[in-house]
Amino acid sequence: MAQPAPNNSIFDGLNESQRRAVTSAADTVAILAGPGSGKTQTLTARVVWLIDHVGYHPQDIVVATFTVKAAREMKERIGKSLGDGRETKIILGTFHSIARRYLAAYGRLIGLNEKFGIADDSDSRAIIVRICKRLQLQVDPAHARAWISKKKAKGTEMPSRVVKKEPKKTPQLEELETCYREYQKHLESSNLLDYDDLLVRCAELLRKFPACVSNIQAVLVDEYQDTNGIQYDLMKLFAQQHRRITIVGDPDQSIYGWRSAEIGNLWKLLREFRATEEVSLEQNYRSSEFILNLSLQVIEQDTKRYKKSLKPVHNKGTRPVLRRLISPDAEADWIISEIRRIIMMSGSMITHNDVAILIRSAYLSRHIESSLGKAGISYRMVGGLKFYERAEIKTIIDYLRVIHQPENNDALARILNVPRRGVGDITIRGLLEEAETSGMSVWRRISQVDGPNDTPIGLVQIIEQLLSSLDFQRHLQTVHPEDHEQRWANVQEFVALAGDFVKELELKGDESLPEIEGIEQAKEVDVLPRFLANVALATDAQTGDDDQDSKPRVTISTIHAAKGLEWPVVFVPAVYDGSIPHSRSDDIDEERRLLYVAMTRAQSLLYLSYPVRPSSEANQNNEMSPFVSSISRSFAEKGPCLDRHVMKEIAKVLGRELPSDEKIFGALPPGFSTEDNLFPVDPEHVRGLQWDGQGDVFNGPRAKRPRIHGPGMGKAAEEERPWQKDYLTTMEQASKFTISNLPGFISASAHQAALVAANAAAEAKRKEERAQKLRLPQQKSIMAFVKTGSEPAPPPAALASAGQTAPAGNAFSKKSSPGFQQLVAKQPQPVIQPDLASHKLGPKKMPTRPTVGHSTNDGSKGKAYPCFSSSPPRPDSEQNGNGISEAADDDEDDGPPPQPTRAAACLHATTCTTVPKGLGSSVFRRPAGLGRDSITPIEKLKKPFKPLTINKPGRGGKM
DNA sequence: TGGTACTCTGGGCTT
DNA sequence: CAGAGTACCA
Repeated sequence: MAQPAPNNSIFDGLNESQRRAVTSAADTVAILAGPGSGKTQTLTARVVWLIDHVGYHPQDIVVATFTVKAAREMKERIGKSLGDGRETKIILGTFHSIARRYLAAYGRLIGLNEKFGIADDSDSRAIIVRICKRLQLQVDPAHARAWISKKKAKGTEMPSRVVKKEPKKTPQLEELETCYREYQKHLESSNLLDYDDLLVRCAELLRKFPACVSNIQAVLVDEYQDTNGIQYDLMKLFAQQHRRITIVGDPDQSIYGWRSAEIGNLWKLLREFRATEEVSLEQNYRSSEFILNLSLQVIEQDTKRYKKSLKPVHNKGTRPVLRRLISPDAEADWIISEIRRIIMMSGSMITHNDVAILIRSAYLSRHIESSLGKAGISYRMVGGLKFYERAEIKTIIDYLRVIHQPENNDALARILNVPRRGVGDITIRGLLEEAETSGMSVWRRISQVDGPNDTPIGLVQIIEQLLSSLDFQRHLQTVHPEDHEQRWANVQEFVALAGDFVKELELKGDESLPEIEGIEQAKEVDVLPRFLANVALATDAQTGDDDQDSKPRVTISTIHAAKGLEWPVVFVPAVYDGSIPHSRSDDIDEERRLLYVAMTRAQSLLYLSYPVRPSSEANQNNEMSPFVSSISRSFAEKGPCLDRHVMKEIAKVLGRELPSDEKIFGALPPGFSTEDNLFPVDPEHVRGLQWDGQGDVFNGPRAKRPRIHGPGMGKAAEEERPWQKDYLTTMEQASKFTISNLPGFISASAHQAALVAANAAAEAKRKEERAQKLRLPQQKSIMAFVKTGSEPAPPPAALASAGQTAPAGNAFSKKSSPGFQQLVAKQPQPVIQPDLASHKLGPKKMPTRPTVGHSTNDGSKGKAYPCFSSSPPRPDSEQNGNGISEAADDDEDDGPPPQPTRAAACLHATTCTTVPKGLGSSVFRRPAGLGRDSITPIEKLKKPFKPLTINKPGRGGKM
């Protein structure tokens, strides 16, 4: 990483072993790359070499990475080297996203419904919890989930182990298997694949239909030590035509064993591919010698480890620190004081951007965040709560998922009562149970709504329509009175994100798989499913790259999310037994590697620390992590002296210029402590002193700690100022999407679904209102409604045709969910079971309020329940001479379409080359601070998102 | 009494 | 932020 990037020649700046790895003519190449050895650069160069020198077509190369971030970075780098945009043809992404692409294109070959959705973690968990409850299984759902995932991740090509283990059938095992079966059944009926399924099914596909990958010349895998069994299978399957594989990895950095990563995959590869050329990259370009040596001392405690060394190219540097503090709060305060000292003593050669605080568990950030906040230091949080996991965003996503897949009971269940509709958990659970036992989707039970006609619509419009029909802003205001502005801003950011996604889709075009003769590909036309897939697969770990124009920020990150990154200054707090190694960990070696990874992120200054007590008033003690206790004497017990000599060495490692002494010392405020002496080195000895958990004990009770203002932070950044949000979380960092393709509109059917869903929501709301106002006895709950179907004053017309197949010509007959499902599936399925058809759910009384989404259209002809039908899938072209249908036909160039509708013709790729009207700035309400005009969408995505200012009127938008 | 809404607490890393 | 437990409503 520290090496200069090659511009002209890919060989520039490569050392000998790197060059050997890049240009190896062996079919299989295993590159063992220690931390900071330039592995990404090497892999990138090899890809370029394969294309430019060997002559493979970009579209015949698969590059699989482990994280979205790595994929993005790799693509960028390859793009820079190739310089002509060919990198977009490379099949490059995470294993999961590549698998998804293949399944979307060829899934039907193995009987997969192409409209499959992706079950994320919470989905899986919820499903399994319900199964366990329903079947009264004794197993712990979390355990069951892990067990199932492991089973899937194992892969199929391990006959030796698999065969051996089976025979023992404990009752517990049986329960697990039952759970597994039920779980798969549920996923299938919801047309969902979980993360593991993506890999498993893709492997199945490639095994049965090798032709899909017959074009593949070479397969390259990054972070190979993190691959699990199924990914190993997948790698081989991708390469089955020519068996050319390049892997890069470092067994010492394998930290995903809990996710079934198998270090053994390396030996497996070497065994299976005898002619593999092995190349070790041992030169470390990142860290000072001291840091490397101590890191090695940690990792070498693992006796089973494959021995390899790290050769420093940099100077010795300063001794890493192992600091003991009295409490977590003191630890946080000490970190801050040390950050200040470093910045001041470097004359701002080092800024906040150069500092990372790497934590074992996300919740450890609490103390640190609040201390940073109090000190007025801005920071970004990586790997914490993700954007898509925020409640308000999740809700919208769940709505979108229901729109895409009405049969997704889980998503539906989560939104049924959000915004509040007076439907409680019990009811929802009841519905789910019923659905599960009867195998029928909840949607069918509760939905029969008036949907307007088939009006195509863009992704953004769908979301906006949802927002307005749900009155989402008000919902936020009532449910989260304190921070609804922030949440609403998040929602708007989400809208902007969706818009950017659509735009990028148009701009970048094609990430589709290369055509292969003889096999037909399903083209992904709809935006919505891909948007959702992106959301599900995006982890959005944010890199430490400094955003130029925003102010310098300290990075707080989990160690896992920090892999592959580096910082001049690294703090690793909470290095105590129970945190590292984590108390719940079952693999102590992996915990050690985790610490090793954390330590090797540091270039110049490395600080470990731990609080000797879990909190200020606790009386039990934390024990120092066993990983460092035996070598604790190799650490310094407090921060190094940062004199000119030391700083110069640091400057050399970082390749920076150190300001003059005059400058540095001139900027020091009076009373500034140039040493790390504000906190006692042995905190337990001052226990008798009055310790308030905050201040400085070392210089006597209540001694005033000299406060320093960070340079460049203006003058008095005093600690008394009201705390205000001055940090970024990963999520706020707009995600960068990996997959893009094709036209900017979702299909008519999806749109249809949108409206239906929105209407369902509105309907449910009305129900609630009615329930509250009328308090009809039968309607205590939605349950009564659903179960009995009794409803006040059902319009006869509605009842009459409910569940009946309407004549095709009557597009405006009523819709019931079976018909709706057919529409969504776009293929005739015999979904209407006779008993269901006769099962009449009471239509709702139509309120006076206009139907969602068709205020501008009169197609409903004033009928209260205009579109209640179970008509078969409608052909793409409308058949009835209704005004709206015309619009749906071919008027792409017409004047502004009636908002918010959009012509169905937009489905055609050719019509989507222009930015759709309606996606213009008027639609985007970007939160303040997010760059607007001058930046390209992609760049924009990289900009941190700044929250709205508090005073901004919360109701700027629509209601 | 059945059902919904509210308060509290406790956390493992992530595709 | 979810799950459990409690308070409040018909």
